[in-house]
Amino acid sequence: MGVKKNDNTSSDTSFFDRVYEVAKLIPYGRVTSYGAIAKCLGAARSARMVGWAMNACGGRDDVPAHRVVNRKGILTGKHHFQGTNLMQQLLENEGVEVIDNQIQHFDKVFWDPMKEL
DNA sequence: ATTCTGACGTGGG
DNA sequence: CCCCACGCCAGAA
Repeated sequence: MGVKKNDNTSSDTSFFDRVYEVAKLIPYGRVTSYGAIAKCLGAARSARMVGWAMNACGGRDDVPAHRVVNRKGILTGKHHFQGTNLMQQLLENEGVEVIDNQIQHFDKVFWDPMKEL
């Protein structure tokens, strides 16, 4: 008995994987903020880690990181994408207006993972 | 073990 | 809205 197969730091999945799960739930044409995801995970104070998790997602097509912005609705992470304006292009492609890295009608396209779930 | 960083958030002025 | 400063936590060297 007491056979520990894994140490499981805190949960089955790592913090990163959890962020990906929520990010994948973001509907088309919607955006959310890092803090919103962090809160949904129960780590409201780890909003930064959410962004970091996205950084590790480099290469994962399942994680629409382009739909995640900061609380101001600014594409803070666009610099981490390939092109210079790839993130903006992706958002506009979904019907989200983006001007100068700032999402227009941010309150309308905002999607709260906690509220919707 | 320590140190630094980082795609954030919040509060005060 | 802007600017400044602090907190926050997980991962990499």
